[in-house]
Amino acid sequence: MRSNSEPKSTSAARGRPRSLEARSAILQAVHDLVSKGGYNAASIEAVAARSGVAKTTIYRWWPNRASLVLELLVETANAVAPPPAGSDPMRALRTELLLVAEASEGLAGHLLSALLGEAECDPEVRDALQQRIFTPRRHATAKVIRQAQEAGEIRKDVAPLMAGELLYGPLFYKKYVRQEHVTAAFVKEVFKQVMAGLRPARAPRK
Amino acid sequence: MRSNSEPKSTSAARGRPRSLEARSAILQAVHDLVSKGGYNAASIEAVAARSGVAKTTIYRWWPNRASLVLELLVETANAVAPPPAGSDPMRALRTELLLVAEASEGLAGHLLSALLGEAECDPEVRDALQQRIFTPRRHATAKVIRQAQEAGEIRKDVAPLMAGELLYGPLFYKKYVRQEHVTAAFVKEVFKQVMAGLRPARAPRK
Amino acid sequence: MRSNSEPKSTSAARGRPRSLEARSAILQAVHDLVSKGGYNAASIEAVAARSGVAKTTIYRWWPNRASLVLELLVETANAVAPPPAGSDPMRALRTELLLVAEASEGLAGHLLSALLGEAECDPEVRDALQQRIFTPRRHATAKVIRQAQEAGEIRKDVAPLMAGELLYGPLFYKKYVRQEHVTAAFVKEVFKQVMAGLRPARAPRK
Amino acid sequence: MRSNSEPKSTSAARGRPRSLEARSAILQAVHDLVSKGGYNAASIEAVAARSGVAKTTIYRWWPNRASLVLELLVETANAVAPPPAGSDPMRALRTELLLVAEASEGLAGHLLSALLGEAECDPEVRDALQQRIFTPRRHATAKVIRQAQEAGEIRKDVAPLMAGELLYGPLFYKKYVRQEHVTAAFVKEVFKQVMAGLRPARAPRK
DNA sequence: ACGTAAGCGAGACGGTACGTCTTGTCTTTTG
DNA sequence: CAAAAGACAAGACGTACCGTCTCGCTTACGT
Repeated sequence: MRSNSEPKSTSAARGRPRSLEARSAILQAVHDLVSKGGYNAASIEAVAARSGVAKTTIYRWWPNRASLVLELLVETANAVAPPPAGSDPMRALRTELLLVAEASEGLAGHLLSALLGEAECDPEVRDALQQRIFTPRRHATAKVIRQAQEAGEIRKDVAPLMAGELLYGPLFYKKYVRQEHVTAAFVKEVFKQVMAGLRPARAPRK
Repeated sequence: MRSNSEPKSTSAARGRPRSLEARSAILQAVHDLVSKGGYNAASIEAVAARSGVAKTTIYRWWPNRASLVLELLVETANAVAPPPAGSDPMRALRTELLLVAEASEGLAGHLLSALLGEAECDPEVRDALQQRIFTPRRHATAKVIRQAQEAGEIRKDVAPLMAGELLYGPLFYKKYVRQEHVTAAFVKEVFKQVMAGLRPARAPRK
Repeated sequence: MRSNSEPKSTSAARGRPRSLEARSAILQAVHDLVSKGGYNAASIEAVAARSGVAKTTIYRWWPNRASLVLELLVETANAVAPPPAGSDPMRALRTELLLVAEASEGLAGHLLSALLGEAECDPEVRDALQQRIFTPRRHATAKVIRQAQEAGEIRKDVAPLMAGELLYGPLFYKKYVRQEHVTAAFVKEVFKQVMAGLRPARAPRK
Repeated sequence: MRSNSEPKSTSAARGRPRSLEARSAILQAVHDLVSKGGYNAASIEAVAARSGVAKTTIYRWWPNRASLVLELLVETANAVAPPPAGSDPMRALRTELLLVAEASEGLAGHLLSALLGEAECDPEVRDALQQRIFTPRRHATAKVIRQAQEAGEIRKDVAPLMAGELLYGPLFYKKYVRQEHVTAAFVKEVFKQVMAGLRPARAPRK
């Protein structure tokens, strides 16, 4: 799946330059259509019609609908739930979990949900999702978990990535597999129970 | 979404009776097509062609492709991973988790994956999945967890359904959201780590 | 095409006798449906639904829609424009022509129009129309024309059937080919002009 | 009903221009299918298959089967029986009548016959037939009749259009209503008898 | 009176064609 | 050379009827 954001590497692009208005009109149209009528409403045809852009222009830059939606998802996700950061790793983990849950209830949730369907059929979509969404975030999370381990807040005999699975699994399972709504209360309870298992033995906190 | 398996409750069905051969030919065709070419290959048109059944007959009994696939999924799931049972609740939980993981790598996994995509767009599919797949299994699991609590193997301050989320979340997250392969080793590790957190404080590790 | 009206020639029909209510309910339904929505509205399915009769019962007695409509047409035509009769042949011819024109503007016209379309594709329909509608009426007309010839009102060097063509041609051409409305004035003018040509030379009437 | 032949009036059509090969392949396919299997054989589906053109392309240019067949009819009719012309009006009329009769026995006859059935149900078809076939030809004939009246060959107290009805009625009645074959002998006899009535009283038979 | 033969309702079935929709490609002119 | 416009091939969609079939129930005649 192409990444469409990079500027041309060639020195001095010839001919008519790419229209940036077209690009943003397209992404805006995808946004609107998905918001209004779900993923299916955002057919390439409909996107072209709503954005006032020719179908060919869309196909010139994105190979299919999924990569188009993916681009919107990446932008949205980074805006709405940036990777965790901060001096207190446990707090950062909890905040991140809550932010992801919140984002899942919004447009980003819709987009991701829809892409999962496509990914099932199209391995390119699956790989792109992995590389652009899951892998970076999982590693960011693992880094924070490692910090928590250094600080003695999490047992060192759990692989950081595995700890991430335990933390995020229940949230994603409920939201994207069972497709139920996810509340802050649910996420907090998950965090509490998982951390109860990850904290070093004989060192009960609070 | 209709359930198509129950016999008529009325006393003496009038008219020509439903053809059972047609029904099983259809489900078989769905099975074959999904196995060979994925969910998209199982268009109603293709199912009709392969099964030698008229399209109208399919539409008579299933309102859309999703409910057709769902029916196959329910049958497959029950065959391949029946609800947990046995005298040793911990063993039953572990076995069930492994069975579900195994089933996820087979046809049932494909079917469920595909249905998740449809569910995103069609609330009827979502509800049907809940009622026919998730809810029964989650409650069966919760029941076993309650037995484990009675036996003192799991803390009593964790809601059984919540414990189920912790156990199954990582599996489903990896398989159906990230769409990675799931190994027995992964499932065993998840089971071990989650149970470490769920075991009562006084009970030293075995 | 079967004629469905005759009683069985065998002495005493065995089994349940044909339901006369069913027959008339069917014809009535055809009548209503054609009146309301044209020939296409009178699908076998619709006729069955409206008349409360099973499709099989219709197919038991009529091989197809056309023969069903034809039966209604024959009944209607004979009721609405019986063959010409009377002592004054010229008057009888004129009256008959006017009656046929009038009937053409009603249900019978619709039915015939529709059957012409079917006849184009189905030779059985064409033959049935010939035998049950056109041939009897053309010969009845020819007979009257022959009377007029005896009475010296029409030249004897014109074949009676040919004279019939000249008389009825313009009417049918306008009504069933061009599908325009036909007025009494038009018919009268046709009659006048055709008779002007058919009257014996040097014997102007009126 | 659209007329599909005219070029765009605007200066320089945008977008990909209409494929003329597609157009003629379609009409050719209609021709072949109707010739071989009658009007019913020329389903849109079959036309698409035989012409190697997509169904959508057909529907882009013709709203339904009837208008497609009509287009072929117009082309065929003009090729096979052009409007009457010549210095001798009586001769032109006779020739035209014979030509029309001859054309009626060929493909044009089939096409027209079939369209009459559609016209019964669809007023658009009826109007299109009127405007594209009947009206122009009837007026062309009326013009020649007027010439004959000027030349003293036909009485002036008969409206030219009415004279046309008398001439063509018997032919169309026999061919398109009764659906019998029409021979040159029949047409000649009709011409003779009708003209006998239309010739001025003073003009003795030739 | 009773069996048996047909008529009848209901409705499932294998088909065909419909007209619409979307996909992704192509061929033009315009900027 | 990009973009807009829009024609094109392909193919699935869900619907409408077709004409056939298999049921179980009804009606009347023949023993």
